[in-house]
Amino acid sequence: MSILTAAADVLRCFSSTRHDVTVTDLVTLLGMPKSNASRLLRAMRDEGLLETVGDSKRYRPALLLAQVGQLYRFAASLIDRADAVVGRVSDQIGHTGYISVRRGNEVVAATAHPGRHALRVVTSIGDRIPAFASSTGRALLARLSDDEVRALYPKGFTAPSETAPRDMDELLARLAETRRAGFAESHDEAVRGVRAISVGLGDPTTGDEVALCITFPAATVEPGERLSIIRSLAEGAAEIAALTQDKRFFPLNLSSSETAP
Amino acid sequence: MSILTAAADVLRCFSSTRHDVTVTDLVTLLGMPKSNASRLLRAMRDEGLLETVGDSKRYRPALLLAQVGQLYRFAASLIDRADAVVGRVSDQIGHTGYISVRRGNEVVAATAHPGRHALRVVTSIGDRIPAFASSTGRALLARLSDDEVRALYPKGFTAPSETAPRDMDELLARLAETRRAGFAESHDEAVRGVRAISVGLGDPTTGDEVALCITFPAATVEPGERLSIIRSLAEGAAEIAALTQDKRFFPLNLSSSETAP
DNA sequence: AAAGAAAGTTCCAAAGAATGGAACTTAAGT
DNA sequence: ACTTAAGTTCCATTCTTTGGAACTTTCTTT
Repeated sequence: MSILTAAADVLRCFSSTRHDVTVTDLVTLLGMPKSNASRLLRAMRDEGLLETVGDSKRYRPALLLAQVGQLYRFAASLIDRADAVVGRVSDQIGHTGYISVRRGNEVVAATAHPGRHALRVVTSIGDRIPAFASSTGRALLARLSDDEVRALYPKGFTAPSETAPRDMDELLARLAETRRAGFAESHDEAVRGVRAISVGLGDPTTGDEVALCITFPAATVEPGERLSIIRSLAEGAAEIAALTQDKRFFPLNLSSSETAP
Repeated sequence: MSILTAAADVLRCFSSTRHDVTVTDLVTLLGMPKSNASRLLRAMRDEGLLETVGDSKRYRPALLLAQVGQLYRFAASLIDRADAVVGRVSDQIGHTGYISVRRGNEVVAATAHPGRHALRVVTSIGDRIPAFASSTGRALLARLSDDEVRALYPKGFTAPSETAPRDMDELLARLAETRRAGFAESHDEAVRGVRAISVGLGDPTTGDEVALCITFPAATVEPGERLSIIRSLAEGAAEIAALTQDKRFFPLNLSSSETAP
């Protein structure tokens, strides 16, 4: 096992709730010997990957990582463009918006725009949630064929909530509906009382795929506002899809039942 | 030499003009053998530090780095980062540096780096001084619109010294000059015989705004040294501004009269 | 379509870094 | 001042890393 593995594991220890780590954190989180943890953190600091907080024994990511991370957004310019759309919509309506990407059968938030409302959904960047049980995940899975989706779940899955798909057949039916309508929706799935609207999008030249999502408390959003969210998201996504010549993009297609749910 | 060094070097290869790298890029940029470059890139991809662009041979930073980089924002406050810059400049030239924030129409020093010279300016953290009559204050006021500045002084103000602005018109003119040049300067304002150079900076995500300041005895600093102070401060501030995507940052713009005062 | 060039990958033994237990030092709490 | 927790350094063993060369793939040219 290379030291790179250990270094990457250290980076994965950081999260929205853990902005810095200590030697003992690594010992407990990664189960590595103290000696290794101590040397690894120092080595990573010496290389400019981490920096010490003040003159304490706490380590946090260094500027280099912030700079390189920033570049990711330009390198994967699809994320940057999608983020701009979500940011605009989020600003407009005041609800939280974010961009997610799929990693296997999980989705991860890449960027987030916190809403302005007192009651708003708080997303944590980097958290992995099951793809089949989220609107962002289904927006991305809908871009795959049914066979590819089945291949992602060789052993099936178990629904984490009432409103999530309970088996493969139900998932495929909801993906078909997502393709038809041009957007995915969730309700009480990951979090009770929360709705989310997502649209999937890709760039064939780079192979990148992202989901644009707006999420809001179900109780406070009128049907009309929900529709305008769907329209704004779909419209922004369609513009980018036209730009990237995304052939697997599903345009908005509101049925009469959608417009009056 | 650990493989971490090589990995960090790879990360340093990325820049605003180089969003992805190939094996040969590393060979030319870092002078490493092809074999190493090939294996290193693959190892970094396997660890989730890099990802391949589509299915090409190009590597770019991966999501993990973007996430960890985002955390840097929260982990290191704007004050931390600004303080690091001022500390560096202060160490370099030996003059006193500090960071100030604005509270209404006053500014307060948040951190200080005492100079090394026998004749040096001593700042006291926590002291409140009028914003209009200091370089730090004007660096921060310059980030506001003229109307916002007027609103801060509904009853006008009286200049505490000869060289401070005497009325609102004079203040606004000096703020305009600050915006044009990218830095604010004071001379004999709060303290006789003391000059100060300040640059304003903000983080739109958090709303924080700080001024970076270097202050020194007017008599002992040559024009060339003053210029290098200005350049160092502005350069450090610009790096942070790029990271926070501060849209109200005013970049350095030295006129011919500035370079030879 | 075939040859040539460029870019990338794999192989190998030598060289050198990483490992983890234990002893040691430093910091923190009582 | 004592006790405990946290972090660092040391060491021989083990296993990764190294870089040249041969090999394969991919792109360019005629």
